[in-house]
This record gives sequence, C-alpha cells and structure tokens, in this order.
Amino acid sequence: MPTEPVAGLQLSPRARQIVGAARELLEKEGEDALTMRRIADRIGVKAPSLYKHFPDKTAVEVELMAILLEEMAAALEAAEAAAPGSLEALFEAYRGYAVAHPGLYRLGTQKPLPRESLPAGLEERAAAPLFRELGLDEHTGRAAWAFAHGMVVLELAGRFPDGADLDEAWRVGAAAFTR
Amino acid sequence: MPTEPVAGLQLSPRARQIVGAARELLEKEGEDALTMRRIADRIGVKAPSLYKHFPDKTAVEVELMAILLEEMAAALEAAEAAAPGSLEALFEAYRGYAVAHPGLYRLGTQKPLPRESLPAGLEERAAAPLFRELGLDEHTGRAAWAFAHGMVVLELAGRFPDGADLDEAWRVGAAAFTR
DNA sequence: GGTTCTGGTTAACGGTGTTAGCCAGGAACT
DNA sequence: AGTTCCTGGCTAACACCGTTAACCAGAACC
Repeated sequence: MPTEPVAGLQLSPRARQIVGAARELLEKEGEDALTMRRIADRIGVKAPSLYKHFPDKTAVEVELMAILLEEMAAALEAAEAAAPGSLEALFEAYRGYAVAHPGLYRLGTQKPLPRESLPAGLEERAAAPLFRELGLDEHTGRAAWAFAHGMVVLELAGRFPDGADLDEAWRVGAAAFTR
Repeated sequence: MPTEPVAGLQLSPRARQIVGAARELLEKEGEDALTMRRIADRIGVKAPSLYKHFPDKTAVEVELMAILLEEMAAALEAAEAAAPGSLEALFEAYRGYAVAHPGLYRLGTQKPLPRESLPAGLEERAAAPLFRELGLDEHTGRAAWAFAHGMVVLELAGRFPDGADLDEAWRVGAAAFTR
C-alpha cells in the first residue's frame, strides 16, 4: 500500500489526541456526548484550550468526517478485492461499516461535506468502487449509493419494523441495480 | 383525559397554536430556529409557559412528525390517483413534497418514530401507496422506500455534485424497482 | 538577559432545555 | 356570597452548550 495521505497526519500530536478523544466519545456515548467540554475532560484539559488547536468544533468534526471517508473507502476496497464485481458484497461492506460506526456515519453524512477542508481525492476514493470496478454509469451509481445510504440511515434510525428482513431488502436492491 | 393526539385534532387551541408557530419557525428559518424561546416569542408568551401545554420539546416535535406523515400520505395518494401504478410518479411526489418542506422532512425522518404517540395507522397510510397500489412485495417496497429516502436526504444535505442530473438518477431508480 | 511564541488557565457571555415557585383570574362547589 | 381549586401565565434559576477575552508559566531564540 503506497503512502496515502492519512486523515489527520499533518495534525500535531495534541490535535490528533483531541480527534481521538472526540471519536471515542462519539462512538461510545453517542452524538450528544460530543461536546467540547467532554473532549477536553477526556484529555485532562479545560475546554478553551481546545481552541489553541482547532478554530471551532466544526473543524474537529471535519477530521472525523475524513476518518469516516477513509475507513469506508478501505472497507469497500477490501470487499471489492475479496469479491470483484459483486455489488452485493460492496453493499454488505457498506452496511457493515456503517452499522459498526453509527455515530461516525451519521456525523459524516447528514451535513454538507466541507469539501475544501478534506484531503484531496478522498471523496472520490470512497465512491470509486461503485463506478470504477462495477462499471456503473454515473446515474446508476448515484441511485445505488442513495439506496445504500437510505437503507443504512433508516436502519440506524430504527425506522424499519422490528424483525423486518433487511438482508432480503438489500439483496433486492443489489439485484435491481445489477445489470 | 383524551387518548392520543391525532395530528393535532385533539389538541387545545393553544397547543395547536404552539405547533403552528413551531412549524413556521422550522420551515422559514430552519432547524436551528426551532427553540422553545423562539416558539414562545412568536405567540407572545414566555418559554416556560409552553410546558403547561407540552411535557417537553420532543412532544412538540412529535406533532410535527405527525403533520409530515399526514401531508406526505396525502401527496402520495394524490399522485397515485393521478397516475395509477406509476412508481415514477410516486417518486416524483415524494421528492417534491420533501424538497418543498426540508426542515419538516428531516425532523420527521432522522430520529426513531415514537410510534405510540402517533395516530394509529398513520405510518401505514404514508407507506401504503408503495405496497397496496403498486403491488410491490414487502422487500421491494422497503428497498424502493430506502432509495427514495436516500435520494432526498442526500439532495437536502447537498451531497450530490453541483449540476448532477438527479432527475435521471430518480428515473434509473424507478426503472430498477419496477418489476 | 530580554523577547516572543506556545499552550495552558479562569471568568464570562449569550444561548439552550427545563424546573420551581408564585400568582391572577375564572369555575365550581357549598 | 364565600371558599376552594384549577388553569395558564410569570420570574428566577439551574446545568449545560460553544466560544471569547485576558492572563500567565515556561521554553525557545537572539
């Protein structure tokens, strides 16, 4: 694996520590726990000190979004390597990662992407498997992505009936967009 | 002690006024403007007085969710009546309503539905056109719903590239789930 | 040795949802 | 009529939020 610009690599150690604390808080205690004071507590510092490392809370969240995109891209690339050309496998990886990291997924997904603050090409890399490897045209790719995102977000929000067979819905979706 | 609120029908006039103010705030100024103090201001009252009519902010939001479900159901039913059997027409109505009421749509969509506080059958009514009229099986119905929701939510979050041909993506989706 | 930069601190501001406690007015019962 | 009780306002306050201002200890640099 060549040297990729890993998210947060150019951050100072302290800044990385802040992002790490933010991620732990988000993943272990949920979105409401992601506050500047809680982050500061976790690294043994007072909240205003965080502003010596990030201009505002949004900047911390942007780092979390970058982590999400990067890890999602890695998960999709792995799935593709394991089962080339299978939309179903790609969907499974997508769902698997999102459900394993619900806080991160929702944080990185529900507001506009600050594209300029993100490592160049990261967004494309996350989306690439759908297009490059599967050969979906641009509209089908978008539709398939919307389907996957919709499935995940409805599942995370608890909107499907209890006991609904989501595996089957995913399979139907994969079939619908294949060929 | 009345049973459960039926989309505001059994709310007191004051409570309906509160919900109305909440809706206006949400739709005209966005989700950040939906605060108890702003609602109270709008009807010429102080914030704590709202708690004489609703137990908490969530209860007000639940009424807004009920409104969303009801109006969405009406929009879908109208589309179904105008173009029976057309998934594309249904999708168009779905997208049209959501994009016309983005604040309401997101509010009613991104957290778990408090099903017990909602009028009985409302959720089913909103989902019915997909199943009853189109004859989609349960899994295909769910997949189509996820697609529509994903398309809307990504559009509202500004996640599609500028100038992307979303009409075409919707068309592809409609075709994919039709038979 | 003096200066400057770095990264901490405390105090505070205006905002949030929410609770406690008080009180005026009307309804209802005796 | 007198008393009580309920309704729906009010002010004050609490704990929390993101954020800013002002200050200061220590290390680094000339």
